[in-house]
Amino acid sequence: MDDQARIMQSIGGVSLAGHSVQGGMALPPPHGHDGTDGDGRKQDIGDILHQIMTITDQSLDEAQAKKHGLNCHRMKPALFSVLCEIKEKTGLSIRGAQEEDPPDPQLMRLDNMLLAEGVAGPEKGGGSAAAAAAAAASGGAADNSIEHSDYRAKLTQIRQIYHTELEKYEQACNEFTTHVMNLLREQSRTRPISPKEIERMVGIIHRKFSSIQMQLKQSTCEAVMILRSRFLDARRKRRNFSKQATEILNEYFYSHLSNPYPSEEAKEELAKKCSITVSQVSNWFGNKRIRYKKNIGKFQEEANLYAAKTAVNAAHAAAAAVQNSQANSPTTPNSGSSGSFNLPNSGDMFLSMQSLNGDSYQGAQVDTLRHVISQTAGYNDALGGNTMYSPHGLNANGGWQDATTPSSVISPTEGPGSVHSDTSN
DNA sequence: GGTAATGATTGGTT
DNA sequence: AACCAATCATTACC
Repeated sequence: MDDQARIMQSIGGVSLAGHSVQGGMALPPPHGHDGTDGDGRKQDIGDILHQIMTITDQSLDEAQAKKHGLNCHRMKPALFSVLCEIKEKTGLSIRGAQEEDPPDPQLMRLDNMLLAEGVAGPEKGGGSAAAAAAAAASGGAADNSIEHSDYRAKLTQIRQIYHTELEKYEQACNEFTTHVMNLLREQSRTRPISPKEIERMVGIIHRKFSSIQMQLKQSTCEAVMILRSRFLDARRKRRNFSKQATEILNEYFYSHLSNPYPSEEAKEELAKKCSITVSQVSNWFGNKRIRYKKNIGKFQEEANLYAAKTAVNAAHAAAAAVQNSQANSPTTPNSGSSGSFNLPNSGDMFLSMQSLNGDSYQGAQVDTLRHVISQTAGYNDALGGNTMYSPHGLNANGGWQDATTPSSVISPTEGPGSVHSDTSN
């Protein structure tokens, strides 16, 4: 308001609103007139300004016609320079206010999230990567493929809506920008508008549109979050592992009872065999260890079952090995087997098992064979919730010790190293 | 419907 | 990071 008042003042008391022309004239005479024709010039300026000020009230056609007239008016260059001067004075206050604002952190966050979720960014890579990560986290390869594809479909839907809307906004923004730029360029003929100012205007328009875009991004993020939380909730719905998978895991567990901690490689192997994830294998072993330790009696039957199972497998493998070795080197049937659990002679095997500690045997069959040994000894007490029973591999603190004791059922009265009479079997 | 079994999660420890 | 222990939440079975 004050600026406007000053402008009025500086153009020499020409009242634009009231159309009256009073007082002195500040404009330099464009054509070297000496001032005798002052009233006429005043009239001219007043007329021009009036036309400019009322141009917005006119129809487009009318304005267009008048625009041309104004452009050709003899007083135009003078008025233009005055406007430049005024602008120079008032422009200072604008310059300070307009700064290059830093990227909005919230917008950056939204952008990053959309990128990470695969909504923004490249079509295939982002989307499937996020979906795959979610699937990996959910832990199902085949089991939740339905949920997985459902998730992906919904994500694609969100993605499509997002891109369509974004495109619309961008198009509208570009159209509007072009329109404003043309308008300003056109106006720059009658009033001083620098390219920088046009740029600034474009910036303002873009900021306005980007704030609209931010709303779109925000609601898209919300949609993705809702979808994701639903998907994760679905993930929590556990499904029991297949019987086959449980068997594989149990076989490993009971055949490594003295140290049931599969290495990373072993976990991966098991995960592959069972069609589950490595973390599921870890979970399973964590649960199994704790539950086994808590109630060994309850698991004894299962332990014996798997021990026998694995032992049978081991025996078959051993028999096959014997046959093989005999066929290959009939003169040295026991060559190279000494000290290994994979002895061809069962009697030797049992004797060796009893005399050596578990760490000497790295094979999967060790604990299993020990089970068989104890089983054949006819020890059945463990099934009756034997609290005196000290589990093999478990130390006094409840942790698994380093396989220094046999992992099968041992009579409380017998030491770990004691030789059962079952070796006859 | 009640309960045991079981996979997943969480908080703490090493 | 791996593990333990407690717990939650769901599934399977009676």
